[in-house]
Amino acid sequence: MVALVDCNNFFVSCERIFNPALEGRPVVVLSNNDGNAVARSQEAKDLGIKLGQPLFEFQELVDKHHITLFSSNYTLYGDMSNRVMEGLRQFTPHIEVYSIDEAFLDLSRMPYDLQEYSNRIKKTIRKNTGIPVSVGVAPTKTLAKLANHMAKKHPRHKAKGFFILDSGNREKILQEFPIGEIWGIGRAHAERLQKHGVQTAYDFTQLPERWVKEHMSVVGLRLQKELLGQQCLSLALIQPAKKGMCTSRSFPKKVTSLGELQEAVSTHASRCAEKLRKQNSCANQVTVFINTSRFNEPAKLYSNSITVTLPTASNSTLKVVQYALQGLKLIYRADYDYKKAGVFVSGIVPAQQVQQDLFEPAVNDGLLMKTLDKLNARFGNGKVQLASAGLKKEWQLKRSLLSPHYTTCLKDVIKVSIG
DNA sequence: TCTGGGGTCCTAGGACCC
DNA sequence: TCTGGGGTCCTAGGACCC
Repeated sequence: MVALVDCNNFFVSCERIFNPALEGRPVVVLSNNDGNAVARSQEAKDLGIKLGQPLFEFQELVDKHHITLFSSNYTLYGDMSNRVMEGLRQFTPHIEVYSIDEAFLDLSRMPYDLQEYSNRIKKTIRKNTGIPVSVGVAPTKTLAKLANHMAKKHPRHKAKGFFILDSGNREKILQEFPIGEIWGIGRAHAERLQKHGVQTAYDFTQLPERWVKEHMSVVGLRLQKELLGQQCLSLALIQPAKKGMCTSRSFPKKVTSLGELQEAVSTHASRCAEKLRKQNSCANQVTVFINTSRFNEPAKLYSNSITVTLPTASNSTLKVVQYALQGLKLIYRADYDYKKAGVFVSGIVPAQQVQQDLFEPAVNDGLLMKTLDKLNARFGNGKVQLASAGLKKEWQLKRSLLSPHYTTCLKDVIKVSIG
């Protein structure tokens, strides 16, 4: 059996731990640049605020119902996530951290009563971290996702916060489960399936394999088998190395000048190089991309990217920035209002396996980069940077509603006064 | 006026190999 | 009318996830 443990309204729950007065009140966490809703408390969901909805669309509700808003505080959420995952590892080392707020646990060797075990996971995580979680247990990952959905949403089960799906109740649950809610069925497939008369997960399991293969490739076939209780997706117990890494940000205002774009690209490229060093790897390619707002009228749309291949794979900030800026010059067009810039590194190889150039001497700024990383770790991210990353950074994120870094910064630690 | 930031996998088609 | 039989690698685009 597989368990999926998923944090409830994760970002909102993180904020509430350090601000308990928000318990029972509507709370929304916004995306970067305070653009749209990325997490909502149950009370905010009940007011009709949708996931991904832009703030300007529900500002009226905010004023009327005194909804508390937060900018995203990923430093806090990342740290709280680590605490939750560490807590889960106490139950079993066989765990796949699937996203910032959920993990699959392999329970195949667990002799315990699953009801009791799920309940204990839920209670322990809540007690030790303050985060409420839901637990879904089933024979496959896809069914565990479904079981988790039941644990969170189903009127009869959500009070318990866990749900066990097995051969005894599987078919009945599939018959009541809407096709579009299945993990792996997105909007496009849901629409096509509904047109084909498929309304529930059960209907989907009854489709001929030929049809599924033709319209949904092997991905659909796997999904079908998983729903029937046959494991096709294994747990990734070891994190596979990333194939590419991206750093990108939208601008809070329109950016037109090459100078400002260069600052942003230099900043993002530096961050990519840091990420490469952190996992001890190097990249062979650097891609830089810029685009205008996708909501612009067609005449004002522009989006372009370019991939530069490095002579030798590198994780040096100097190199990654240099090639990213070279690329930027080639795709920059004046007369556009840019909304976003980003850098993507790919062709990733372990740092020990970099193929050196036969004729060029190897650049060795490893010590410099190590020093840079140490300084930034000690004095704060971005304390030491390249001049090209700019000092004013007027293009930088808007985060006017940011909560303190309660768990990762000494000056932000909560003060308690007694008496 | 205002709309996020990351990732993965699969397929088809083209270029190329012997 | 008929035009071999295998392969690999790369890319773009589409679908999905959180």
